[in-house]
Amino acid sequence: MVTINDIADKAGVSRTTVSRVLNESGYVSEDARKRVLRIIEETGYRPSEQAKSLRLKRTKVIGVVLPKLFTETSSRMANGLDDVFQQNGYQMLLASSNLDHEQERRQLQLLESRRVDGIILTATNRDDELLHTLRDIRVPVVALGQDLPEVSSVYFDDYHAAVELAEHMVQSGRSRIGFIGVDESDYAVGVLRRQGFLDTMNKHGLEVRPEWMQTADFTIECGRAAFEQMTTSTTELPDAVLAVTDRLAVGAMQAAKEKGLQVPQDIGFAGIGATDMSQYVTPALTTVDYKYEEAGREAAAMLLRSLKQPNVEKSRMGYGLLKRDSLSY
Amino acid sequence: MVTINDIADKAGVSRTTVSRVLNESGYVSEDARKRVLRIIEETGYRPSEQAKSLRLKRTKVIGVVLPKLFTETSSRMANGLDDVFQQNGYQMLLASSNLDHEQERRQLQLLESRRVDGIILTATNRDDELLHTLRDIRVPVVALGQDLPEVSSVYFDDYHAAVELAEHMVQSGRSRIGFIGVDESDYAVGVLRRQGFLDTMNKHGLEVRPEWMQTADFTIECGRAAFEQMTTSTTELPDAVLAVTDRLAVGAMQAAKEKGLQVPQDIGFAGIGATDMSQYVTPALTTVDYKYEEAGREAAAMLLRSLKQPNVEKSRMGYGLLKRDSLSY
DNA sequence: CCTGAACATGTAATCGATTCCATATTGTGC
DNA sequence: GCACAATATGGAATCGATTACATGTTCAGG
Repeated sequence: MVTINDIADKAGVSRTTVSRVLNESGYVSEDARKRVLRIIEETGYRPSEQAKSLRLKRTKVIGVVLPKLFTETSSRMANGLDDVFQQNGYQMLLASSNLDHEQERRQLQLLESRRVDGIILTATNRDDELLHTLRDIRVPVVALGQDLPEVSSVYFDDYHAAVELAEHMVQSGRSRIGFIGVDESDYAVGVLRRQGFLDTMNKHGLEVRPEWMQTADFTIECGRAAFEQMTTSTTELPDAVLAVTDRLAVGAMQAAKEKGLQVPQDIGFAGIGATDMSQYVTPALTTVDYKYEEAGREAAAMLLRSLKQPNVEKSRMGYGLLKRDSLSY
Repeated sequence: MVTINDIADKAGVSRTTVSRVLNESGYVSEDARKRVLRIIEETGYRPSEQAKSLRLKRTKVIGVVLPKLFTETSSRMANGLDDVFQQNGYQMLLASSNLDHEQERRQLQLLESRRVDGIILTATNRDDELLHTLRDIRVPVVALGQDLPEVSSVYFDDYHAAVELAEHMVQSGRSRIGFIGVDESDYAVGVLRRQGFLDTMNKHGLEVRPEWMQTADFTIECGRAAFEQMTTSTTELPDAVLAVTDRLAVGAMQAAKEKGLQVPQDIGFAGIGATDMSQYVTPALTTVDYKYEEAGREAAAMLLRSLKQPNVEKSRMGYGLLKRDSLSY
């Protein structure tokens, strides 16, 4: 690989001069500049960001921790991140935690040892261990999708989104509402959304049968399975199901249709996330639009700010309820 | 940030000894090792991969160029890549070209200056300029999704996939078949798939009306628009549409349904890619399963091989036809 | 008691850039 | 013709690691 020294030798100058040409700093004679540029062109020399980073103590790289590399949710947030980072000359180094808490921490440490300038953390939990690791890390971090204490965070209004969605279901005349949630180690999705749902049911004095409360993973298949569970043991079927993600809702709805149920007449469905798919299943899925790209952009901007000036910011993103045919008719 | 020198000082040894402890190489007394480890623990010291890379001339980072950061296709391939890279201690540095050919080349050069150990290129074109840039780059490259001359490539059998799909449509009794393709600068998707379609139509002596050949971008919305185009100017409607991606097919099918057409009775649809969505639209979309994750894993493995031993390999992935309700009944 | 192997540790060069400082040359004003 | 500023260039330290080589100590065997 060609180095600055090779260029210096071939151009008959010192590497100091080559550096000056590269950075357009200090005095360089027109003659020397021309020679240097010509050699650079000829050799296809590219300065090592490696070496530069070591010297300048900044890498222009941002570490991005994602739970399961690419779900549609992660992807959309990543797109938002990239918009802003690219514009500011930063590149993204990926680290996927594969939903493993232990690995999540190891990935953070790995990013630290790579001396990334900052980290975007799409956390799936808020264990003490994670928070502890975060405190030890001497790199600015912005959490995305979860509100982590004492860490800059861009997050969603999960509680109120669930409330509003449940409220809408009740207003549409549903009363026997089932729920498909996820494990509560994921605070945003597992706890807050469930709480919003339960509080709303409570408020309206609606019964929530234990067999109507299901817990699943994030896959479509699990949504289907959860619905089966919900409907085997009992004679009375729910007349609506709120799932905490669109994928779960789609799986459940599919299962219902295969059972011969009419959607939305016999049973209604709603999800959260406004995935692409939600719009094109039949009937179109009622859901909550979370503006993931925007959240990504906001998180990126927030991180860039805290690179200049360390601080802790919080930003809660808005959302929009998308009323579609899976619920009302 | 704590450095190896700080550790050496505090432990009362030279940095050579610290390095020996870290890498478990050479002789270190039990006493010294204990002291060093204790200090490392206390300070939370993390060796700089930065500095290590400079010295060892390897970064353990792979550059990944994606067209539009995250479409489902890219995501699935990226997941496959990550599987293998993570297992081998490599991290992925992202670069998105935003479908801009000029930027695609700049991103490659940027990755080179970061001294990534290798590059996975998800190209969208095979311009001479791109090939030329590729030749100049002194980093092993594996192309993913396109077969680039003189470059190791993992690609799909786009031509035969299109042929088999078109063949299946004809066998299902369709004869007035429309086509929604993309720009031909994308050789795999734009040229090969179209060619497969046209050759098959030709073989069966079926007419292909100009207004039934549409070109679109990669969005669902464009699929819808293309279908509108296809059906406005003419009195006779096609009885089936082959779209080069599932998203285009979904958009077109949606437009047809809104027009009051019965799918698949009045008109059939087929796409390519086996996206999640294809299975859950109604009727389920006939498509070709491209095994993107596997392609990603294969590309990653291929790159790792060529890191050890420079070479040019080619690997064409298989595919599977998924016959679903959008076409036959 | 001497010798050589095994053990223990440190010095200094190196990777590829930037940058402070010193030095040399040229030009300008008086 | 001289002083001083502006211009041009290079030497060497630095960033944080690894590693070849040198040096010193300990211990066993003859």
